[in-house]
Amino acid sequence: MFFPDRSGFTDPRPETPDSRAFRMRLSRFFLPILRETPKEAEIVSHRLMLRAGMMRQEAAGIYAFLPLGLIVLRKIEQIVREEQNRAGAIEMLMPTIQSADLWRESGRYDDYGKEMLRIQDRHEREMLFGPTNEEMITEIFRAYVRSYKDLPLNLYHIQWKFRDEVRPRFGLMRGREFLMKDAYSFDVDQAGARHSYNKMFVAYLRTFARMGLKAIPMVADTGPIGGNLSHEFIILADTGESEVYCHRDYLDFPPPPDNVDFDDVAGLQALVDKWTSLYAATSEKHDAAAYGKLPQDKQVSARGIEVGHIFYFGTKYSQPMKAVVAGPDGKETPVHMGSYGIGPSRLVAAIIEAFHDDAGIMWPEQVAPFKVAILNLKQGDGGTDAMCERLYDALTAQGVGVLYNDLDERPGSKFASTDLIGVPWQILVGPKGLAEGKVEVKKRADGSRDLMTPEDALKRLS
RNA sequence: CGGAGUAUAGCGCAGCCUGGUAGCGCACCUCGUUCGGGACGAGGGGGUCGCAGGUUCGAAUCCUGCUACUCCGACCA
Repeated sequence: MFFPDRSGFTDPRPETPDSRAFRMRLSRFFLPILRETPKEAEIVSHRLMLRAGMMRQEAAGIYAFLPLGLIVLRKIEQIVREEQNRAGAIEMLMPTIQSADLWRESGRYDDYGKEMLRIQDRHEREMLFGPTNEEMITEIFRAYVRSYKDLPLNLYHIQWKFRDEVRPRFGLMRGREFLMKDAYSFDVDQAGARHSYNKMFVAYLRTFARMGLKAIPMVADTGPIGGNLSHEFIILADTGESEVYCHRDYLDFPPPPDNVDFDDVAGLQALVDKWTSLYAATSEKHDAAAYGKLPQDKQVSARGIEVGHIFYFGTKYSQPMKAVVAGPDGKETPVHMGSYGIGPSRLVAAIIEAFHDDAGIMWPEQVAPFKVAILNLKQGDGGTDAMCERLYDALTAQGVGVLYNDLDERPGSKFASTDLIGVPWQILVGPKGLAEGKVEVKKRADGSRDLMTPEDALKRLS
């Protein structure tokens, strides 16, 4: 067996210029905006995703991602990927369909219940659409890894999962098919596993912070995954699904810096200790007495959305599935494992829940499908057309993602649909402004607008 | 899985009670007038009325069965 030296392994794939400077003319895009709200959509993210032409429901809890939705999904995925890589996890890709036999080894084939979608192939072999991959990754691990020298190891993939929820609802927030990043760590002992757990803990703090979210780790139930060390990462949003309680200071904790040393065992532990030192709990785990002891002005009671979940579960799978390594003493012991999930598809909805107003979505720049939208307020006018084209090319050259609304529509409709899809910056190009040699730059987040020269606009949006 | 409800044009809905050749608004197409916060006029296209059976001279409408979807609850990385 040959394993490359992974020391100093950092992100091998920075964001490509392509994805940053992705540009599109609306007249050539596929963006089916709905003017009216589909009646089945109850929560705001579901409504806005349908209206903004991001997705379409194909069956209960199953959605097609339309082009705009896919761009956002990919951006989220890429942030997740970069931070997993930074923390030393290694990407792979496992299939969606798994064999039932694998799940019989761990005993979960019977335990998982009706949430698992069971299917038969043409030979009547029992298969299933994977709701998670502990068994499969354990099978892969045990097939190749024999020695403690090959540890620690953390493998992850970003793949579609299916859980046959009794009652799918809330659009992507609680769908049956969903995209999940799941990482699996392997260590020779509990201390090593704890460090692997801490790496993911810190990577998660960075991941959500990069998306503009305040994510707070909360002690969690381990559910059917099992184990005894587990945190949920909850983001705060007024329309969140569950009640959460926490110490206000969490909201001001800075995220771990770019250069955090993931191999510094004590340093990471200190970071994790800091982020778990204060009170934080979901309603299921809420301890009213402990919460009540916080100073009044430090008590935060809010709505939250779970966007990540990490577990340490020891030898729960390695034991029955015989994933063992030889230690320095030559004795074989089952490896200590953990698993770490983030739902990119759920995050699309969660981010909308956190960032929207009555007019539509307000994407944080890091995950916005485009950074800038150019609105030609008088399509067909020589002056505005030429200025829009110039800005379109210049922004692209600057590496800025841009959507050019070149439709022959009235200004009002362009304002409304651009606000709806939530592009962070809008450049309004109309005859009025051009008469003074100016364009207007509007910030979606606060609605502020500034009249400025095209040169200043390009500078502002670089 | 318990309870409630819905299904008629791409979206939102009316028509059903009281059976008689399927309608409205938005969207779409054409023409004209408009054009800095979802314009106006005229003309036009588009629907096996969820599916199957039954009653009837005749069913979107009445009856039976099925399916899909939504909401409340229980459940839930």
